[in-house]
Amino acid sequence: MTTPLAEDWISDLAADGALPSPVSTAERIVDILRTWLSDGRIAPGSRMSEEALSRALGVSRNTLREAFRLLVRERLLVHELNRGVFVRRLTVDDVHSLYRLRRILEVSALRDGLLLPPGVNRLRTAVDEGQAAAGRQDWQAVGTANQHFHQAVAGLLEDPRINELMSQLLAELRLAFHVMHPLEDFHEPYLTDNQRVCQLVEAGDGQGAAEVLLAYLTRAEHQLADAYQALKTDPRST
Amino acid sequence: MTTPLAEDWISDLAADGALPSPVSTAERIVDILRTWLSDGRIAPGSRMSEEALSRALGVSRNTLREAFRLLVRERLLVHELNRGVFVRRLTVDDVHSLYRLRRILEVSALRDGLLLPPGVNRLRTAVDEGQAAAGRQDWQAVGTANQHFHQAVAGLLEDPRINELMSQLLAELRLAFHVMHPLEDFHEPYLTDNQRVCQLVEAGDGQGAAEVLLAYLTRAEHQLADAYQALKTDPRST
DNA sequence: GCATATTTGTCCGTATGTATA
DNA sequence: CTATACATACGGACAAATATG
Repeated sequence: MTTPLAEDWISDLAADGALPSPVSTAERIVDILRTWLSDGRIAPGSRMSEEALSRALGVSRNTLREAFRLLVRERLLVHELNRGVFVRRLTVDDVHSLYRLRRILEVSALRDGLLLPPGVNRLRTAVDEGQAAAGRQDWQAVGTANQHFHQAVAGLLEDPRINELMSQLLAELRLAFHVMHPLEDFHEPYLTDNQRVCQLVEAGDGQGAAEVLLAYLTRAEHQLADAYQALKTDPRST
Repeated sequence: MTTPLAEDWISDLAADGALPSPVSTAERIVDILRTWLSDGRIAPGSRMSEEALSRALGVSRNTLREAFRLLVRERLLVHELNRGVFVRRLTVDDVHSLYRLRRILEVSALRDGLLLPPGVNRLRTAVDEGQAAAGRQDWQAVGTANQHFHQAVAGLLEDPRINELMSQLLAELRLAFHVMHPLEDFHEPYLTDNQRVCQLVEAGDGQGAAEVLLAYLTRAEHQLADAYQALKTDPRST
């Protein structure tokens, strides 16, 4: 508080919604790596070399290893003793498991969550975001909006723990999506389902919305699992 | 496969259910610390001094820090930048959040899980374990059996991810239970509820079991949250 | 199957910054 | 305000395991 301008950048940061909250180097590395994984910039199965990455990121091996441990518990990386860490490679069973948990969480949210302004607005925003992206034929953005939609569904429970669980779950699923980016229009058919679910929620019909979503998720699960299964019998899968 | 006895110790280990799988030092430290926390040997809010613990455990500070990172993501420890790591102290909101997730998972398991031999047997075993412990007036063991019961309920979904989520959730809840060990007979009234749920499951009535369990969990949530709240207004809570 | 190079696992020492008595 | 204790982060070392030719 020595400079008179201190207040200014404090409020600037506060306006961003994020408090100053300096973070550890390991946490910063986690953010970077999580983004890379989220964007599909590192393929599942890739080796995360300590030497190469620590040099590329400009941190010590020790610090990088701490970041690895955090991401291992987030299930984005796997650790093989004396072999190092690798980008997690989802099995078909993993895909089914992730969808099972999604169904449980999202259906519960629609049945038991508060179908009122704070949460319902987030739903509507995500639906509009998806339709706008579809209008621009931006399928990448359609996919992102779709994730926002499902995050918003879980968000109806207004529970930070469940929000985090949901976003972790979606991050894991992205490990499967990127493997199959040949089908970029994968999310497109779900736009109308999202719209329908949102309308039912706005009408206060959580039970009806839950039924639509349940059928929707089951369909998506099989579509993804089948395509994913097909990749495994594909010569390219090392 | 050089020795003719190879098959023997492979099957011996397989009989144990655990493959050889040597683990890293950090993972071993995690196991130790998790046990200590599970047993309530370190009170929530305690400082986990790097210097003291690394010396006590006979590992380097680097290795200990890796173990800390793993436990932070398991939500058993919290990391405060430049202040170190501390045993997580649950808030009353945390307790509500944990019970909300329990209700979602356990109720879903009873409604959608397979009410058949592999899973149902685990349920019955846990119920019997609890009643035997109550017969010996061993309330500690009653509590343990109760956790096994709920783990078995979630286990009806036969999903490893959900099993892990459930056991992590119960580990977190223990952080609250130990704070209130004045009420050692806390779990006792639930023995009959567990029995009732188990009977309904054995009769194939998942819906009925879910309803009993829902009421049960809601009651337990309020009882724990109230007692926990009371502790915060207590002078002892630092 | 073997010898070699590479990489991980783990430890130590230390300089710097931050919090607190 | 100072002093002390502690966490942060780095770099180097070496054994052990693994990958490579």
